[in-house]
Amino acid sequence: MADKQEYRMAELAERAGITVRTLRFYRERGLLAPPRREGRIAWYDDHHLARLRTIAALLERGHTLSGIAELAEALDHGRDVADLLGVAPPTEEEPVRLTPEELAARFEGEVTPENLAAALDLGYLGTDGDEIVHISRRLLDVSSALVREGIPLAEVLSAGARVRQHADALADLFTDLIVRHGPEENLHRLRPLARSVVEAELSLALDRRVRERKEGEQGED
DNA sequence: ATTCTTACA
DNA sequence: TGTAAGGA
Repeated sequence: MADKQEYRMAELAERAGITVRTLRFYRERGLLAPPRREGRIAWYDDHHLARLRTIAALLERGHTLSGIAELAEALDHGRDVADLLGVAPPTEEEPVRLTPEELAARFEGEVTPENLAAALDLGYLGTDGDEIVHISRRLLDVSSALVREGIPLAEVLSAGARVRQHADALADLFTDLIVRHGPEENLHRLRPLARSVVEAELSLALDRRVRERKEGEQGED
């Protein structure tokens, strides 16, 4: 499907259904990776073409160029965030496929058999042939960030398990509340509200902890 | 002559 | 975003 073909500006623009000027415009906005330069000529490949198609699709959906620019960064770090925005509303979590090597690289030295088993048990990880699938890019990113901060992966995983319990309880609460007072279809529509409530409350709760700790310091000194 | 960039509208 | 002008 995707050959190792390369295109010059005009050809790429034509295939993407835009003008050369627009192509340059996108590049200036950081929406497109720099092309391979061969002296005077700029060579683009299928990655660029795919990106342009993505941009076009997002524009169709009413996204602004600057909004897309923000997402472009995420696109460069993650894999296929493209359809995450419109094509996959059932869940906002995108699975990530990665090789065992890539996984090991993300959690330097922490990918022990024990941790692997724990992650599999939690359902964070699954396997698909030789590849490993993480259920959520966000969770993957966060956990590797925490490990990078010096927190042992084993503890990150057990914390994840506890968060899972609370999340289930919250989901039960909202589901019950919504379904008890309206059609079940509301579940999908009101989902963002549930998310907002939890996010806001967590924010406030963290604020309280910060405040309590500060007062504690002053009292002790 | 061709391919791309710069600058201006 | 189009286009004219100019560098390589």
